[in-house]
Amino acid sequence: MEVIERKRQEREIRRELAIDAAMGIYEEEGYHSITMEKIAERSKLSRAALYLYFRNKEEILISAIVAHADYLAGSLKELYNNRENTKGDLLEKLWTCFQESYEKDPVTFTAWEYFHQSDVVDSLSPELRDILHRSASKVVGLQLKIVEYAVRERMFIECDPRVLSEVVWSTFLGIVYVERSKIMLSHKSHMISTQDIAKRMLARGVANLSRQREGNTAGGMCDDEVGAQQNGL
Amino acid sequence: MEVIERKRQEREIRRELAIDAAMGIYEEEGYHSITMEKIAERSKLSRAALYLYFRNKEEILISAIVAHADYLAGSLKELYNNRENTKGDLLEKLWTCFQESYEKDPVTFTAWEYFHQSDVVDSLSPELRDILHRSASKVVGLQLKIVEYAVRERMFIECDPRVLSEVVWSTFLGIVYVERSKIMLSHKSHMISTQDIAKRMLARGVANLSRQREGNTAGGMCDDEVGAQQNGL
Amino acid sequence: MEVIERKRQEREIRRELAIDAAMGIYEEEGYHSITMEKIAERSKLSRAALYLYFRNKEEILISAIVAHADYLAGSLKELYNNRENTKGDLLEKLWTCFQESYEKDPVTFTAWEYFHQSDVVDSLSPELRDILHRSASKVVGLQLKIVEYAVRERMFIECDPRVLSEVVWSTFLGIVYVERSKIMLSHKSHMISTQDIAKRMLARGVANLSRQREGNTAGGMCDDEVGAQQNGL
Amino acid sequence: MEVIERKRQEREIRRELAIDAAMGIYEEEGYHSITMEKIAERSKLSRAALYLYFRNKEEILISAIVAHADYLAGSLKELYNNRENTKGDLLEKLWTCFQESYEKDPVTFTAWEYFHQSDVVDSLSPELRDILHRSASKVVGLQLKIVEYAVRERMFIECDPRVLSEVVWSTFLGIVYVERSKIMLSHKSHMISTQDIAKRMLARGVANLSRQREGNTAGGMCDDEVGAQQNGL
DNA sequence: AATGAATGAGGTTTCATTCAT
DNA sequence: TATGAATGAAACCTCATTCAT
Repeated sequence: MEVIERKRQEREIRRELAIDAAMGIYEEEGYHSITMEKIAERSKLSRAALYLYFRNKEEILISAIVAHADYLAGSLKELYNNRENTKGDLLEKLWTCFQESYEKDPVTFTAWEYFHQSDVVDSLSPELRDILHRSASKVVGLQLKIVEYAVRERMFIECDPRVLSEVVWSTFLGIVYVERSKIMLSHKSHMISTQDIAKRMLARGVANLSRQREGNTAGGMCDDEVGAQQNGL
Repeated sequence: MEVIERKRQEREIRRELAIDAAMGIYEEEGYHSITMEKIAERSKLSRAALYLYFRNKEEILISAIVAHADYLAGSLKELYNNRENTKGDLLEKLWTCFQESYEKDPVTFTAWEYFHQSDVVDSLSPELRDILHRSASKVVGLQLKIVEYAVRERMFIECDPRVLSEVVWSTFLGIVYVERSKIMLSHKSHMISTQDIAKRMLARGVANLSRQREGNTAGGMCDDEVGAQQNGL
Repeated sequence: MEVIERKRQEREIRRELAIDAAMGIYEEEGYHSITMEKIAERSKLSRAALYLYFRNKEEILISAIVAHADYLAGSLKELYNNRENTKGDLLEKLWTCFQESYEKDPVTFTAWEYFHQSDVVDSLSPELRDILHRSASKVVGLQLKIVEYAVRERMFIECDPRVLSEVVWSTFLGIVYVERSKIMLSHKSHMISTQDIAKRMLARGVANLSRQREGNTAGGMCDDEVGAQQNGL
Repeated sequence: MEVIERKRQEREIRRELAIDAAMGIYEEEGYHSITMEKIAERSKLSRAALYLYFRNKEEILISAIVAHADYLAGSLKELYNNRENTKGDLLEKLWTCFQESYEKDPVTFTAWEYFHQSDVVDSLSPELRDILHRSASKVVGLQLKIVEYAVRERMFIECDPRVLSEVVWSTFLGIVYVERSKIMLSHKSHMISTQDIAKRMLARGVANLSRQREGNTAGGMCDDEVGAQQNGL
């Protein structure tokens, strides 16, 4: 019995070895330089052995990405569970989830972003695509629930939560994207300040001031405007 | 004399034939499915003929992207030149430039985005990389000048224009990106509404309210405007 | 343990298979007809398999050539080590080394000659070029040491050994070259007799007669000998 | 009438333009870098125009080579016609013919050598091959006649003139060959001294000493001379 | 379980030559 | 006569994946 368990663990360790290798190559040489040969070399496994742990080259990458997405999903879940305790700073908290997920493993985060955009998704087996799909849905779903809550509780302005959560997420991804492409083109970068400004923009745009006026001074928006907008959306 | 001119035009036409073919493939099958063979087949040119018009496979793609970027740069330039006449709706106008550039040729726009993120940039010849670099710089530079103007004129909040313009651009790209990845994962999409919300968020975040309060109707959202937008959505 | 050794041997065998195939094609169809496809076909390996044993097409050819050069170097080394025992017939012995190296594998010998003359050398990777360079230097260096010895011992006339050894080597190569071009032009050939005469010419040219006249009968040509030879031809 | 003649001359000029271009490329970039495109560019003719003056790419090269061979043949012819006047220094004169032919246009000389050795000859049309053959035969034939004369007149040792003339020619070619391969391998070269030594070797080897001893001081090497040379080198 | 060996399919690029104008 | 344009044929190389041991 224990033997089986130990074997399973070893297997899991070797899977991660391969995944880490793949991400390392992604970081250093870019997506299309990831070859089974290099993964094998870097993970000190043989090329053939990789096929014992993964059906495909893609499965390796998907595994990394799904793990990363699950981590973010975990944070979001926790945030959602504690939603009652986070008074008005829900956007701040949400953004922090994103940022932490990025900072925990920037390489995999950008790989994730790249992967979704890339045509590799097309060539995925239905099964793998489903895995990817489900993992993405989990993240998106949790974001949505959080935003829905914030809208319902009138922390955020009144508008379609689906769209609103997408805007927040898009903004974060956009910043990470621009950051990365600046690196690609060898610019210097200053992401942190960009993120701060972006968050501030969003905070001012998202905050439901009328409620805040009922005691909370956060947010950037003067009265008239906000009132008008509440109706508008 | 006329003969030469006609030849030059024919040449240009065939270049565009190839570029269109490449973008068509990009749209239908994704970036890494673009092969010279397919471009040739689709553009009804021979594989070898493509090398008469382009030195490289990459040059085809770069050509498409640079042309697209130049189009956007043109719009931005025009906006900047008319900056005096656009009272308070500079963000609106800026965003419209982006949106039009996207809508003019969504495929090339996403190709552009993809290309910058992708590691293909790394494998570019110095010359091509320089072309790409310059074209990107032009766009970014114009954005910056516009935002600088808006900050100077106190239309936008007082903060580093470099960062601010990046936030706006990132937000737009983020939305296009999310849009695209939704398509990839076979969701249905509703980008227009997402864009509108995003724009509104930004408007509220970016607008210099203190100035607006002074009686100026410029800035993102005064009442009238809001009314108009309510119908829009 | 034995398994590894066996594998290594098999690998070596397959390398030679490829090399032989390449040389066979060189013989029958000429240098620029050597293609990976043909090598693969002839050696019953797959085209891709060739890249398991050689990094390049050129590496295959270089391997053949270097091996051949090393063989000649071996003979020269041996001759040099036994230099004390070879009284006066050092030129004879030297020439024999050349001739044996040629006869052992005429095809590779001419390939060697061709390769050095050809511009292919220019397009070689620095690494391969270095290998070639070193192997050529070994042969030239040994020739030089032998000739130096002969000059020092006054077997050969007193002159710059560097130049002298080059003359001998050039003469041999020239004969092989002419031989080959006769074949190319479909003449019949009679190299052996050409070689004999050439050797005799050299012997008379190289021999230090003043020393011979002092009573030493070694060396190529004293007068009597010349008389005998006149009949021989 | 004159028009036709002028046209013919223009044609001839353009042929030489192309030939020179081809040889220039050969010199600077090596044989296999010669492409029709480059020849066209260098000769300021259009690629298609080349086919008006030459049937083939090979014909261009052959033309250069044949012209060069004809020049050598001319020298040899002259030498043969004046054979009576050149007392004992026939070898010297012969060698000078070779050397002049080399020095007149080293590039074409080595191209010639290369060409004969190369497999390109195989792929020649029968007609072109015949042209090449005939031009080579002319040179070889004249060499032979000269050597035959020298042997008959007992200037050279008594041996098969066919072989003897081949030895001389081979030696010269060998030296040029070694010279060239040294350049290829980026050594420094000192061909002139090599040639001198080689010529001297041959002189001593070829000279009919028995005759010389009979009072004739012509020829390469009498004893005194040998003594002198020992110091000189 | 693990791996060295093998390969088929596919991609980019080059170039001599032809053809319509 | 002269040429810009077009192309078929071929060459080299890479890589994900399978298989025998």
